[in-house]
Amino acid sequence: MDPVKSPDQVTIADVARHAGVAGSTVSYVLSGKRAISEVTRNRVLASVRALGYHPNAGARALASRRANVIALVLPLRSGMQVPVVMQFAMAVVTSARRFDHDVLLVTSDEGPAGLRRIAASAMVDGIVLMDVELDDSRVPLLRELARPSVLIGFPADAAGLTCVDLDFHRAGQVCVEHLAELGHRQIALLGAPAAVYDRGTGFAHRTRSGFTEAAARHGMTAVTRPFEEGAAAVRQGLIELLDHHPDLSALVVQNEAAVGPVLATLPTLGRRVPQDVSVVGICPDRFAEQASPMLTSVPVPAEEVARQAVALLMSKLRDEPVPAATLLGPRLTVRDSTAAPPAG
Amino acid sequence: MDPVKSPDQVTIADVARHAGVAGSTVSYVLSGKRAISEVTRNRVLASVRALGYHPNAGARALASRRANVIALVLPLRSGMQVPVVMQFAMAVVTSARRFDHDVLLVTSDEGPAGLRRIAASAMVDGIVLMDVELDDSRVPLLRELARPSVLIGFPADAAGLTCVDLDFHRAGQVCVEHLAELGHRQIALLGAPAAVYDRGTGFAHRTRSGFTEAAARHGMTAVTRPFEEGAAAVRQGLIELLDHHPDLSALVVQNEAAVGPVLATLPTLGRRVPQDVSVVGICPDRFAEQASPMLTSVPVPAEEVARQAVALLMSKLRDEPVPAATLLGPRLTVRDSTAAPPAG
DNA sequence: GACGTCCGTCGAAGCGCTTCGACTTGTCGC
DNA sequence: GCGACAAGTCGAAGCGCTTCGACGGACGTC
Repeated sequence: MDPVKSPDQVTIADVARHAGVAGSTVSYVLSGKRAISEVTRNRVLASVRALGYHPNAGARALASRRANVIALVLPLRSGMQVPVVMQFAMAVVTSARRFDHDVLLVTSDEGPAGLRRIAASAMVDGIVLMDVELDDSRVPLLRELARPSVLIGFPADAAGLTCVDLDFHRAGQVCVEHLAELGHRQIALLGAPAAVYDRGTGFAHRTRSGFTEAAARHGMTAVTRPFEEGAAAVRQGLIELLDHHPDLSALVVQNEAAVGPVLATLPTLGRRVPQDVSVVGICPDRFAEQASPMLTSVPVPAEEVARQAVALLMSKLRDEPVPAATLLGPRLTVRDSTAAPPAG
Repeated sequence: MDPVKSPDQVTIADVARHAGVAGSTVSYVLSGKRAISEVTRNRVLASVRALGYHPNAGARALASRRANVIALVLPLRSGMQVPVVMQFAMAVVTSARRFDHDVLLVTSDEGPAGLRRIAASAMVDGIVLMDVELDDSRVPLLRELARPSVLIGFPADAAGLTCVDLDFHRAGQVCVEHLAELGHRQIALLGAPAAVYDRGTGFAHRTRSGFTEAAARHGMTAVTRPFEEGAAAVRQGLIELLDHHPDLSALVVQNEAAVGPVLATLPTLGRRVPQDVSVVGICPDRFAEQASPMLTSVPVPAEEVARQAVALLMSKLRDEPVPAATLLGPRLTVRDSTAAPPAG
């Protein structure tokens, strides 16, 4: 047991000396890029442990031209969807670690310049972009960036990009189909806040189109409207909606923040759930399970999406071909908030 | 306009050549660590822009022994508090960028080994640790790590550490004082889920102690109990609580997820807010404003806490002395959910 | 007018790692 | 028993940057 050379950091040279081999040999043991004899490998690994060696990330990045870091770009405007975004972020980190990568958290508030900086400085090998809008200013940049990237969500023009997302169009359909089977004929979609549609956020538009199309196919009467967040706004919206469409027997809610208020308000308007009106949510399972009654829902499988995104990015980093679009099939979980429409 | 040398990356040598100076001069222009004449500086900066130069992060880190990156360590168990955690994270990123630092997102699921790896590999210069528990296994590690760190939250033994947080003890007091002024005598604290107390999470315990102490000081009758999340659980909890303590005229709710259900449930139990019972929330302003009625609340100033944490860390990186504890004063915003108790 | 003093700039030496020949053995085929 | 070849290891050359000491010239001083 020598006293450690530098108090600051154990280098590969220290390990080499301790194990009685060349520095390059240590490197090859650690990377596995050349054959090393069993005995040497073990000796080296023992020294690594004995000295508590961790390769210097900067030096490694410089020499190998790989930082082993990916960027996760989040929207700064964190308005809605916060828990889902969080779930994504955590899952991206966990997935990346499985591939021995770390995650640099980047917000969009620096704008394209921020992305450019991160990419050009070789801080990261690849980029995962969240909360993509239909017409996203960061997207053209991505194409010219010369670093592989994966988008969570679909922009209007996805040519040349790799995108992953829940199939929201299908999700809209699935909700309608479930209600159709139960016998509902008059349904409504309570969507995201108007601002989200205006912003051209893909999932909101795609859910609506799936919803509308499936309703038409089943000969149902369907209305859709944006819904603001907040208990008071939800109550007001519901009153107006039921006033204009008193025969509605089912609602699809795509707005996490509105789920609770909707369920709380309906009974006060004389509509029991599910006897008088059925409710389907497009929201995380946690919300659905905590609601009362427990909500029939289509969750956004954040973890699965994140895992896929990271896996795709890793493939691209290895120059393997990947599919341009990955759409995850929605699963609808039936709980206590949906039933057949009232007899009348 | 030369054609760019390497398609891959513009180096400092390219800039130097383009500007007709030495590489070191470019470096000094960019870092400002030595005097450079106005004319040279401008020529260099022009070349930097013309070539679109961005320093290679790895090389810079290697040579300067500063990565210009800080680690943000989040709990993996993201159970409650998700929006607040998210707010913290975003604010940490934004604040760090002001100091020209980036943020590496780390989860606790690798355990101490993960922290050790990050620190030893010199990937980050410092660490911000969130969601600290009273007896946190990562804390002892932090002391031996030789990288500066700042905690958001307080462990039981904070010796030798730098901690920032809302003064939850005071927050509990402030809520009580507001209710005392209105004339309430019988109050209750609806706390975090039992698991959070069991885990020894500091803010929950400290709020409770502040609440209890202030109530005693004002001669009020005070009960406290953990509250689970979920609409049904809240309803059940409220029913039991009001059953045992029918004279309660005010509630303090420290559980974001319970705020909505509490407000929705009380009227169904024949208690109007605020005429029959007042409610104070300890929750983000967004929740309070979206509630109906709008909630008198003490927000957790996530952005301010994050900003402080980053600023403290930057001071430590510059070897400046910093206070061991930074407690932010709570502000109570009066809205529509509190009033004098009913006359009877 | 000779001498210290700055100011502004340069060249070179690393930072700790990966990677590319090249070299030394041992092994096999015939 | 000799060439061919593979397996295992080493040394050295960078990767792109920062930083230190040195150096030339402009300036002020006595």
